This record gives sequence, structure tokens and C-alpha cells, in this order.
Amino acid sequence: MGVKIYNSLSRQLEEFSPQIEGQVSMYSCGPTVYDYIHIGNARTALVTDIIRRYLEYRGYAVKLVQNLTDIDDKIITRAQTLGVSSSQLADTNGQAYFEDTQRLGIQPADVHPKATEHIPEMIDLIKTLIAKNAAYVIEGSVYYRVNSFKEYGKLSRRKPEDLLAGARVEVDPRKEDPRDFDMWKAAKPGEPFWDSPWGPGRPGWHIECSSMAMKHLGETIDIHAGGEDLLFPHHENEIAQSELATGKPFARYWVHVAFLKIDGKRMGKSEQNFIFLREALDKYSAEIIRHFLISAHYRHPLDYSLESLQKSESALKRLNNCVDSLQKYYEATPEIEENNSTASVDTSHEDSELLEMIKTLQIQFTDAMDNDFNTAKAIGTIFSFVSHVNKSLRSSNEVSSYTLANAYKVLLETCQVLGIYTMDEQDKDTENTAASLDPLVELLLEIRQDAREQKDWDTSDKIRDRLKEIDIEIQDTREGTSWKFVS
RNA sequence: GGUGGCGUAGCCAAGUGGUAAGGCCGGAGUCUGCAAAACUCCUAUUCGUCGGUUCGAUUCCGACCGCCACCUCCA
Repeated sequence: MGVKIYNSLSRQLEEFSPQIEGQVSMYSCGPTVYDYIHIGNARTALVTDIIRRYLEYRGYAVKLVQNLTDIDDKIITRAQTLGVSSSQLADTNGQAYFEDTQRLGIQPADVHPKATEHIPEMIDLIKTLIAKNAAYVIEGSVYYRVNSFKEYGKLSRRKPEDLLAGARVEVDPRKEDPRDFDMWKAAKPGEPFWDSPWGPGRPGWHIECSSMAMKHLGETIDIHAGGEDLLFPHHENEIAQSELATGKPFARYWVHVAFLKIDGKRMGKSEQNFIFLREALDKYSAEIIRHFLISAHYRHPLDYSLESLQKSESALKRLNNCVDSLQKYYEATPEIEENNSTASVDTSHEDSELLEMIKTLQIQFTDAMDNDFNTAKAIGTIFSFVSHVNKSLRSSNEVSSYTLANAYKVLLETCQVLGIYTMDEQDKDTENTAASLDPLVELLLEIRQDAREQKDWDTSDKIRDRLKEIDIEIQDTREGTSWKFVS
């Protein structure tokens, strides 16, 4: 059994098989950089990131390309309002995009092409389409002749008559057909422009993805991902342009990510109901936000709320406690890295039970993710495993360190595919601080312990309370008292 | 108007033609001088409503109700 992907083109779950065995070409529609991205945008970026991580986990070599739309009407308008140039605005927000996504733990794509750096490629593609009689020029703008592509509508399942009937858009009377769309827009006075055979202008939105995807990944790509709002017209138009030009399928698997909602409504920039990703990241860790964003399957809408984020925070705490308590066994068992087999050691009864659970986690996690990247189910398998580990840990004298170290290793691997357990820089800082404070706190704990032995509860509680005030929480356990930072 | 989707416990959310994963909250315990933290256990005879197909449906079909999205820039 292998990976299965729901293909929006066929509207079916399909067995995934890339063109070249073991290699995957993937294109993801990136942001238009006229502002910071919001959490809804982040959902799509994150799903793309996780699909890539999982395919790599499954042994594929993935080449991911994600574009940056750095010229379009919104950028021009916003730049004018702010009194900066379009390219300055795009640069600033492009930078911000990388900052924000990296804070969320999203790994950069292999290539992040920008529209403005691919003007010649787009012009070439437009020329090809004109030569094939699939495009026409009107007053310096070039339009795609939808009628020339007989399969137009195959992705969105829209019939021409439906499109005409439902057209709410003001139709440009110069167009041959209301459905025709621009590939090259003649520049109006004061607008940024590039020279072209049809005069100064700028590329239309859809043409950039066609050109850049084909340039960096070839004429047929394996996976094309994006938000569900892009299905029509954006992706439909990409198909029309690319396939008419090459005569080949443009993308083999189309993946569309459902919306993030807020108060039951779609989060969108035009709706003015969005929350910037960076704002969310100031309040919650990347792991919490990731956990929340993948707590539902990517094809189902997900409602954003503070409450949901808090649920993710609590859930993640449980996971972290478990991983943390396993970590010491792992660190004490360096040979675990060399031995991949979980079955090659002599095992007690308790061991074999946990070993069985480790195998179950691997199988169930893979099953869940194989099934159209079902992250919600995958998280479920991880938490089931956490319960089993906790039970084993309770009777830890029965289970060997080796097996517990193995549990740690496998648990961490699965968590890292989802990116819900990552030691980030901040944690490392905290750890350093903790190391330097340790002798001091230990001294206080020693004094407290003396007080406790003399049943001097006032002193011992005072130490506990005052430490708590400076975010140091102490825990009395059978093995003694430990401490940690809390926020 | 056209097209697509959704409706599962207090909340979030998987899932299957054969009798409901997981998380949060809540309750009960273990531990503790008391706490806190942590851990354990418990918590839907029921899957929007009404019909139909079936030995059997939450899962398939139909109708209805409610919600959402796309058809215009939007991830």
C-alpha cells in the first residue's frame, strides 16, 4: 500500500505514483506579497510543507517550487497608498513572508520564483499561445481565447453556459468571449511596466504559475497544490494555458486546501476578518499553531478560535511531557541509532508489549498519512501511543531502557513529520538559562527540603510560592523535587 | 440561478455497510504535609430530520431543514 491522494481533477482518491519513480515534482501557489500573510494563508503553506515532509519520510525525493506573486493590481494599489514603489512593497512583504513561515517551522521550498524575474518566460509562453491562435491582442493587452481549449472547465466542472449565466463580473466589451482572461495587461500611466512585443505592460496572474512551474519542474508536474479558492479561475486557467501550449497534462494530482474560518465565515483579506500569522505566533508557539491547523483534515474547513488554540496547547503539553520523560532513556542509549530493528533485542513481557505498540504506531501513522495525508487521524495515533508509553513508564522497572529509547526515537520521528515537536531556538535559550540557574535553585530546594523535614511548612511554602512568582515551578515527586520554567 | 461541500458527545475532530479513533473540558482516583504538576480510570446504544434499499446504515439512495464556499481579487 502506498500514498493515496484525493485529486480534485478526478474528484477521487487516487493511488499516488510520480512520473519518475522515487521523485516528486510539486508546485504550490504562494502568496501575493502586498501584506503579511494571515493564518488562513498559513494553513495552505503548512499543508504543503507537511505533504512534502511526509513524502520525504516515505522515501521520495521531493522538489518543491512555490512562487511569489510580486506584481499585480493589489500590490500597485497598496504601494500607491503607502507612497512606496511596487517593488519595494513586494520586497518587504516577501521578506516578511519568509520570516513568518520559518517561524511556523515551514521549510523553504527548493525554488521560490518571483513573477517579475520570469517576464521573458511568460512572454515566450504568450507568444506560443498567440501562434497557436489561442490568444489575441487588444490595445496592448493579450487575452486567452477560452474557446480554443475544448477541455476548458474540466477542473472546476463548469460548463460554458453556466459561466456565462452566472457572470457577476463586469464584462470587458472588447473581449471576444466574457470568459477570456488576460495574460498580459497593458500598463496604464504611472503603473510599473515591462516591455513586450505588445507594448509596455505586466503579466496577468495565471500566466506566471504556468511559466514558472514549467520552467522549474517541467511541462508536467506531479502535484499542484493551492487553496480551494484558486480552483477557479486560477487553476483552470493555468491548465488552459499550459496544456494548450504543450499538448501535455499540466499537473497530475491537484490538491486543494479548504478554508480556515473565523466565526463560521471564511477568513479572507477582503473580508477584513483575518489574523496575521505573526500576531498568532507572538501569542502561541509554532507547534501549537501547527497542531491546531492540522487538527482537521486539510479538505475540511476549520474554524479559528482562541479556544481551539488553547485546546491545542493543552494537548501538546501532554505530548511534550511524554516525549520529555522518554528522552533520558534515549540519551542513555547511544547505540539505538545504529540498530534500526526494534525486534532484535531480548525482551521481557513488558518490553514486547511496548515494542508491539511502537510497531502499531508506525503502521497506523503511516496508514493515516497515506490516506490523503489525514493529519487528524495521524495525531490520534500519536496520542494513543502516548497513553501506552505513560502506562509503561508507570511500571518502568519492567521495561528496558533500550525499548523506551526506541519509543522515543519513533515517537519523535512521527512528530517531526508533522512538526508538532521541535526544539527551537527559544527552547535552547531557556535550557541555557536553566543550566546556569540550576545550582542556585538547587540550593533553595535544599533549604526547603530541610524546612519540610522539620515540618516548617511556612518556610517551605514560601519558597515554593516565591519561586512560582518568578515563573519557576517545583514538583515534589517520589524521587525528590525538580523544577522547571513555566510561562 | 449554476456548482461543490458540511451537519458525529459540553466543545474540537477522525471514521466505517456489521454496530462510534484521538484531543479539550468535566468527574473519580494515584502521588503529596497541603498544593501544584504528572499519570490512571470514567464520560455518545448514538452519528441534523423524515423516508427508502439491506439480514443489518451513522456509513448507500431520496426528500427536507440548517450552515459554508466557489461562480469577481483572495490560500
